[in-house]
Amino acid sequence: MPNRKFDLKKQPLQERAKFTVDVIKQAGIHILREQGYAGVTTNKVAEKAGVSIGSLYQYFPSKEVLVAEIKRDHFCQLRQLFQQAYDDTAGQALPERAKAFVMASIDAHRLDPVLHSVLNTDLPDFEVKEDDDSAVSVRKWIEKLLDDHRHEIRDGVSIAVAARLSYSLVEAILHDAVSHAPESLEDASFVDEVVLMLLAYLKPAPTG
Amino acid sequence: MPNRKFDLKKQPLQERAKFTVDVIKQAGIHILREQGYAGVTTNKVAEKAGVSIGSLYQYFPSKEVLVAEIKRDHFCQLRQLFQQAYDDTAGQALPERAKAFVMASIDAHRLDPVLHSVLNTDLPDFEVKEDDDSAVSVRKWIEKLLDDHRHEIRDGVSIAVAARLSYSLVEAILHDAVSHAPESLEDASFVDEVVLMLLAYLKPAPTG
Amino acid sequence: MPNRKFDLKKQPLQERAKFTVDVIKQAGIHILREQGYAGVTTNKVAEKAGVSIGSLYQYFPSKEVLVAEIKRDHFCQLRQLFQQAYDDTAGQALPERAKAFVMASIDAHRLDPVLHSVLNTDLPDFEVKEDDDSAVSVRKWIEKLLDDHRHEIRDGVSIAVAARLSYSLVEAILHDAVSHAPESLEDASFVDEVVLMLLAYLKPAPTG
Amino acid sequence: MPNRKFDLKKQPLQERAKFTVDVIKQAGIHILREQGYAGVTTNKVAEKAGVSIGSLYQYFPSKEVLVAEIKRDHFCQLRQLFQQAYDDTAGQALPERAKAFVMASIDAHRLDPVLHSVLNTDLPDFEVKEDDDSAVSVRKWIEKLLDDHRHEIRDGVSIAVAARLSYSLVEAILHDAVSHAPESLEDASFVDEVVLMLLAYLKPAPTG
DNA sequence: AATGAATGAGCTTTCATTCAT
DNA sequence: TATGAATGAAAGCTCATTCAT
Repeated sequence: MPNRKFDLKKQPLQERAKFTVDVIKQAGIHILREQGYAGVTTNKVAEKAGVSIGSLYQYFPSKEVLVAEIKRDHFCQLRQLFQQAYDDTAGQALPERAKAFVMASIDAHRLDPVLHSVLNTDLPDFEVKEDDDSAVSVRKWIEKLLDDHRHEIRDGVSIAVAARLSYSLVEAILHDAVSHAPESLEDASFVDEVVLMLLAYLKPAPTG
Repeated sequence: MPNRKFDLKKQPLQERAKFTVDVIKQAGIHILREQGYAGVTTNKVAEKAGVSIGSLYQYFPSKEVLVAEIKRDHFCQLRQLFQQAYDDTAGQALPERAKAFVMASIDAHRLDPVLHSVLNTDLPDFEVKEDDDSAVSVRKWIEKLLDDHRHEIRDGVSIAVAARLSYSLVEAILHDAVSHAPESLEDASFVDEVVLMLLAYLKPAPTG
Repeated sequence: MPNRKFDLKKQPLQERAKFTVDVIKQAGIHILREQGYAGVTTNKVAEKAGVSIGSLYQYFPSKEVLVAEIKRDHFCQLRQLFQQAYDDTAGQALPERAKAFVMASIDAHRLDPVLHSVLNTDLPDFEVKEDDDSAVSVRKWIEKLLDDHRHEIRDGVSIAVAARLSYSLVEAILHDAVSHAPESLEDASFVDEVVLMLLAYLKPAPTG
Repeated sequence: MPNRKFDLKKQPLQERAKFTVDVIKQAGIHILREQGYAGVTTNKVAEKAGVSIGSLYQYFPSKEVLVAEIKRDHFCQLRQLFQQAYDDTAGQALPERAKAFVMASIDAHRLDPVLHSVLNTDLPDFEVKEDDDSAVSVRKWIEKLLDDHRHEIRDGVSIAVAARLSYSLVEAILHDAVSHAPESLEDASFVDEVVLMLLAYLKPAPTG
């Protein structure tokens, strides 16, 4: 992947090296969760990981790359959830598929809510490289789904915009829910409500 | 409460001091806009403002307070917009009032879109003090409006929650629009679409 | 007094000015007591005194001079106590006079124990100008007294050395007492014990 | 207690690190001697030591800890002198043992007189942590000795108090001697005089 | 005389990064 | 390869002092 902005310094070909890379990422995740991005220092990460600072720099050429890798991994998991939701509901109607997506979003937030929120709100902008932003690939699946149902969506809005807005919408609601009423994520009626809202946006009926 | 941790160190008494405070805030805003919160350093702000670092600390006991003051000022302007929207539409129907609010939000984003987004997404949490968080007073006016129309809103959701979500929702959409399609803010149909969405949330009609 | 290292910038001839000088000194003393020498800053002193920082510098050309003035005043009071003890016991025997001096020392410590200890132990050396060191004039009176009784003191020790050692001795004991058993200052038998000790030094009897 | 506030940040593992720690302490001692505690700044110490400021903070988490370490080292040497004096005179009479202690004190002052006096008089109180204050362990040996001879000491004074006062006494005298007549430390009769004084305190004979 | 706004050298401390071993 | 000692730019902040008003 030559067009990635930051490459890993060295592909960990050996078992030992792969393990080290993993241990370092786990330590980074731990500190991100506990202390946010501002709390991450390479020295702390190396210590927590039980490796020398030199080793960390063997595999991650900078702090930014380390965090970017962690973010990429996380969004890769998210993408899989959405991909799964897409595949699992192939052929079904829009409401069912929308529900599957909302539930995938909720699962995503359950994976590691604190990390998710740190990665989404606590990272300086320069952390996000356009083609690195895995949110993109998450949205790809939403676009695919909306495109499958493009005739059920109201006119005058592009699929790309609708996908982006749908994602923002659900993220905003879930972010809010996680912060202020985390138990609602487990509440079945909450899911239905969000789905309703999403559908209302995608194909609003007259409100009168 | 003159000893609040997040108060100014010293009230500017003379004209010259008021000017200095202002110049410092403007410099802070400038750097926030250009380089985000992480880019703000007291030395850079002082230099940009053309005052000594000592003068900065004469009025702002810490970097955090400076940013908090800037945030307070900004949200104070927002609150006025929302208050105006509330007052101007007193007695009208929910759709009209919702539209007034959405337009107020858009105006808010036009005030200083980049600053707005930095203040909303780039600030560490500790920046937000409970009674200092001016987003609260913005929400107060949304709550007031929703409360006026509480019978037109679907059951099972508290006014407070609905207000928070409405705000998050509109913010998320506008944030997205500002980043990816800033011209849409000027598009009349965009406003209508957002209003539709908001109403769909507040009182969804059967989508069947 | 042209040979004083630091002169007051200006003799306070007017009533108002004298009052200001006093208020500043009192504020300085207060802060010395509460926060030690390290806690003294000219700005804090001026604020505590209720005068502007500019006024402080009108009367005290530097922080060092301010503290030196406070120290001089304090040791001036001490000197008066010792002078009084000398005068009051003129013509009496050594033990009585020694007791008078020890009691004067105790009174000195009672004047302002904390300030005394701060002035004696917490001040950087450069604070002490040879001819400014009012401890000198305190010792002068001890020397005078010992000289009156030079025949009752053992041979082989100069009056100057004996005076200095006597003072160090009593100071060391009292300093220790103030820190670790302040109530002993009020105990009559404590006084007698210190006197005993002092006499034992000045004219030791065979201990066999 | 590996997490004590006043511990070193990191134990030096390699030879090079041990050397660095030492060089830093030596530089700190040098500056303490020349400019007193107020003259100590971490930058000056690092520069004098010829290491980077970062290296200093690698081993000493704060300026305070650095000075505390220097003090600990110094008093450790003192303790050894007193311990030696105690052991060397086991079984002898009080006057001999007292003399041994006074001579140990004199040796202590000869080790590094200026540093000794700076560490004893120029340090802010917060520098002294209860169990860190090595003066305590010096006093322990005096207490041990006095306890061996408790029947030869006058009644009505606890061993602990007597030990503290004896130490203060000898310190005060020597401090004075060092400042005003350093050659007296080499004078045999001076030693005898101090011993006499100490014994006079511990068991005063009637002066009548 | 008095005020207080302004100054800036200098302090303590952090942390991403390098490099000799 | 792995280690960890060393680096030093740069950050936040203090405070004695000056000077325009």
